[in-house]
Amino acid sequence: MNYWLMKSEPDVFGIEHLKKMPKQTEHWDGVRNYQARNMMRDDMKKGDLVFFYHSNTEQPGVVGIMKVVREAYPDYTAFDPESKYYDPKSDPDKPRWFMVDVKYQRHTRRNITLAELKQYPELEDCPLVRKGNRLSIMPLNKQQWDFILDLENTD
DNA sequence: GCCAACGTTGGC
DNA sequence: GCCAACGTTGGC
Repeated sequence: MNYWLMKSEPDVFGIEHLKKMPKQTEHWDGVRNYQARNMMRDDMKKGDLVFFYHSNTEQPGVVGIMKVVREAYPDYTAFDPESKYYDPKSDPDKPRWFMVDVKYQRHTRRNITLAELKQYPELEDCPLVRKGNRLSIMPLNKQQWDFILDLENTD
C-alpha cells in the first residue's frame, strides 16, 4: 500500500466537488506532467490512500483523504478538442496521458496548511515543502503520511 | 544534443 | 497580480 498527495485548485475541483460526485468518486484528469504521470500509471494502486491538497488558494494545504478505486487508464480528455486538457499528440491507440479514479474518504479535522508543514524537519525531504516544486502528484512514505495525519489533532 | 524562448504552476 | 522555478518545445 502506497501513500500519496495530489494537488488541485479548489476553484476548479476541490474536495467539496469530489464529495458531491455520484458515489463520491471522480476521475483525476488533466495530469500533463510526465513525472506525475509515471507515478500515477506505474505505482498508484487500488486501495492506496491520498491526501487531497488545495493549491493556488489563500491557505494551501491538506484538506482531506481519498482512496484510489481504479488504477490508471487513458485520460480521454486528451482526445477531446473541446477540452482544456486536449493534447493532439495523445493518440487513442497509444495514449500519452492517464488518470485514476479516486473516492472521497473524509475531510481532515482541519486544513493542515503548507505554512505549517514547512516548519517540520520530519517533512524536509518531501517535495511539497521544497521551493519551486510543481509536482502535482507525489509519493509520501508511511512516516510522512502518519506525521501529517497526526497534525490534524493539533491546533 | 544544446539551449533560448516560452508556457505553466503555484506561493505569496 | 507578480514572479521564481521549472518543464517543454523547437531551431540549430
